[in-house]
Amino acid sequence: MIRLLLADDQALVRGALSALLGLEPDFEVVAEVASGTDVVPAVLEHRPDVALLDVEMPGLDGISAAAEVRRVAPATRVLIVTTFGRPGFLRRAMQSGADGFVVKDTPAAQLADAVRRVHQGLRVVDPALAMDSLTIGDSPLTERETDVLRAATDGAAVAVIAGRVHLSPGTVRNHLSSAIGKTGAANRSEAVRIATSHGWL
Amino acid sequence: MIRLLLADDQALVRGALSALLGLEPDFEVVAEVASGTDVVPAVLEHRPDVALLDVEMPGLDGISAAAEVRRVAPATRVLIVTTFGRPGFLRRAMQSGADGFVVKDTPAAQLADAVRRVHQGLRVVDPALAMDSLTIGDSPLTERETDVLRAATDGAAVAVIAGRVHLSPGTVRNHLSSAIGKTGAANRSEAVRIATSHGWL
DNA sequence: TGTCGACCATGACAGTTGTCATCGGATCGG
DNA sequence: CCGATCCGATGACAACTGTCATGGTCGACA
Repeated sequence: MIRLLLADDQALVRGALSALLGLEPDFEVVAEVASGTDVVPAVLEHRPDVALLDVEMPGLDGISAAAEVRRVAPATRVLIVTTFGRPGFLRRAMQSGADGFVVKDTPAAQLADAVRRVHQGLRVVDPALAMDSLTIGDSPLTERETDVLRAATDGAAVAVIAGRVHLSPGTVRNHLSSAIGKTGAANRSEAVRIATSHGWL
Repeated sequence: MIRLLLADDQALVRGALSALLGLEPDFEVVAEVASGTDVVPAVLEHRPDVALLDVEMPGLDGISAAAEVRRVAPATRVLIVTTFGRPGFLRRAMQSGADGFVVKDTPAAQLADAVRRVHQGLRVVDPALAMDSLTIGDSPLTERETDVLRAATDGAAVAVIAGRVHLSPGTVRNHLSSAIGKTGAANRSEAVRIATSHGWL
């Protein structure tokens, strides 16, 4: 019997996944949580064999939660299940100690297989996504450039961003200019778009 | 027996919902499709009692698909199931002839009830979302302002937008300025953000 | 018929943004 | 120790953006 924990902020999806996996005779869903911060307590209480974590969650995101699970309960395997197949997500997930990475585009029939493989100690990764991760590579942005670009995601003006990251407006413009250059964008918002789609933010 | 059609571009979610609803003794999932353009043919072939449509789909979006279903198969009830509870989505969905509107945050246990109510001819709407829809109101943007703002979502420069909508750069700037004023934004990207979150694009 | 609003366009203006050169300090590896 | 890199900052310049005034066309409506 493989004991499962599900973490997804959308209750409907969480319940539906529970129903789907509950159909398998060798699976048992022992816990369901809606936020990243609830993952570790639930893991400690129920000691699941495999934790299925969504990346997009309030509080702690799935990747950070994976690292925490790895730390407090090494016996629990972690399978990341996410909407967006961003190369940077895959990279960070694997570095955080996740055992598998599945996008929500994959056929439902393959999820159970992925869970079983992860449970057996194998790594599960979408081959196409792994290729993307290799071709796109790691983020070229420095730490501060990333900070500034993240503070610019909502289209705020330079002065506002400067206040958020506690920097001079001129410095902010320099970092933005550098980020625009590195992403190959023509524009601040385009740079944000590119960096986000690569999972660099 | 209530015959169901499921439309969602994410295979995993689609399959999971199918499993969830398949647990109900009075439900039968007769068709699953992954794109909006596949909805009408599937409805004509399988004649479901209720169609569950996601809004975010490639090809035709769920709301437009709802209108098509209404046209070609009035006996089929339409329940919109979406990730984002944008007030504008709800408004447009109801105007397109949808019978219900459910966000993916709602508990899984309530979905079956929603389906049954819609099947009985009742309307199903999240009360909180209905309130938002009333307080936020309809889009204040004119048709052309909407076009221009939609062409500006990716952060393109005025010249590029002008090319896309076949207008003079000056005119584009005027429409943008007007849209910025109406949305109460300080900024083009903020205007895009606000309009999107309200479902005006 | 006159009025109104949406639409397209131009020109002018101030403010913002992106780029570049340049400086100083900190840190790290060879 | 030296070079490389990141960090923060400033000033200057060109380009872009947001706003406003103005003017014209068109269709809806009283």
